[in-house]
Amino acid sequence: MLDIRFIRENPELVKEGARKKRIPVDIDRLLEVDEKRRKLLQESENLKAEKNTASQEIARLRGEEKTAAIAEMKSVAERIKSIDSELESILIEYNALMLQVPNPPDEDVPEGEDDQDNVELRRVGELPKFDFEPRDHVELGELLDIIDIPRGVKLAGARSYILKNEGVLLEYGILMYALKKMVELGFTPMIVPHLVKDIAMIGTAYFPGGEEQAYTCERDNLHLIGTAEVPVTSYHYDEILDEKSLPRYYCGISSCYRREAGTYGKDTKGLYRIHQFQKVEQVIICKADEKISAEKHEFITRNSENLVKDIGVPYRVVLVCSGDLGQPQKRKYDIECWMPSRGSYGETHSSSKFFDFQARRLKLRYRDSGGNVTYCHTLNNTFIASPRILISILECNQQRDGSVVVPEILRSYLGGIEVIEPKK
RNA sequence: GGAGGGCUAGUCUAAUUGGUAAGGCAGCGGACUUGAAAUCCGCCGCGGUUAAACGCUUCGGGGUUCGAGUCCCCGGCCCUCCGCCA
Repeated sequence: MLDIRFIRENPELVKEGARKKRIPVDIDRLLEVDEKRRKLLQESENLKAEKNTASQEIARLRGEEKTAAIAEMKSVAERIKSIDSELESILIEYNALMLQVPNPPDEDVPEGEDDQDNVELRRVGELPKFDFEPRDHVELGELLDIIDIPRGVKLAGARSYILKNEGVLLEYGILMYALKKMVELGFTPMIVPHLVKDIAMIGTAYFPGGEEQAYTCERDNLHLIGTAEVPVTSYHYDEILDEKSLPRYYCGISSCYRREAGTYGKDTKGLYRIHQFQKVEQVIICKADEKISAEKHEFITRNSENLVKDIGVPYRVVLVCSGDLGQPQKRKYDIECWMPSRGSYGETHSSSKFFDFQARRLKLRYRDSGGNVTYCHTLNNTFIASPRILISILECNQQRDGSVVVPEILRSYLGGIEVIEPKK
């Protein structure tokens, strides 16, 4: 959410940002509604002021004077009621519009339609060369008996899978290694609720708009998280932090659940696009300082790059173009790891900078040394997401016989083995 | 699921049986001091304003009333006990 004052003072800039992001929103209507809102609010508050002083007075009055004053206040109370109900309906529209207004992207974000227009910033690592016909991760998974997709589908439908044997150890190994690194980097690890209330979904800007992508438990009015970003960023919902305690480095580990509605026929093979996966997510809450935000954005991006380097798969970093940005982000980098079966880099990480966009929705503030209350800035980035990263690991490290060399850093989690061998 | 108790600002704790949230502690700023402690003064829920004014705030939402922390209804959460349970 943006500051309404900012929108009022920079309507063209806000409209331009929405245009760049290809997000339709009626700013003129919003300004109109805002004006009505302020007018009604003022009327209402004036009458309430009148009511409050009169009420004090009434307590002191006696007899006829009292009766008269009460009668007069009765009509004031009715006017307040009618103005407030008008205000209420205006607020419904106002709030709905406010939640739609996108965060204008950074100046230097390239303009574009979709991920085709993302700009590559750097490539790291050498692509593997095979002197045999490489297998994809689905084949490898079967051969090694570490991935069972048919039975996952049998139990839970399309986009479901089962990890087995070294597949499980590999996934937990990566997650554990990632957690260990997070702690070393000063992040506070957190295990968070997977089911959250509306406020967390709205606060992190997944709602409104993303309802189709989330699993919802209607009976309990709770939603399964698509990422630990949601509960971790919402951790300090409606709190005022001490400036001295910033920045806060948090990392959440959780399963992630996504309906993947509207993606039928896309990435149907294998573990690339699935309903449930696990992730370690970095979240930073910092002061409202654009420079600090930018630094932290580079920081969390670099952290993930270093982890990918440790794992040893080639990757590239792209600057996401305006049309591929979501509503809340100022700027986003995707890290994409090499996936031989796709013949391309596939997105494994998403590093986002929001400024105070989420913080406003979450009422996440801090008090500075002068006593001023200000909305924080938030950022987040995937640290590692599995099993998607397994696609790269398995496919890049495969050998002629279908065996897969385990990245060195993960071997201790697999009982020290160096190679996962075909089972039969 | 059943029974009972509770929820007031960071925290603790009050509020004429309906009259518009009083205080203590912690914290922040200042004075005094060589420094600190003690003491004294100010600030110390949110919004709003250049600053005021003013509005809002007693778990949330309704209602009664000129006026609700207080009375009524619906819901939430916490604690204790019982039952069930990994």
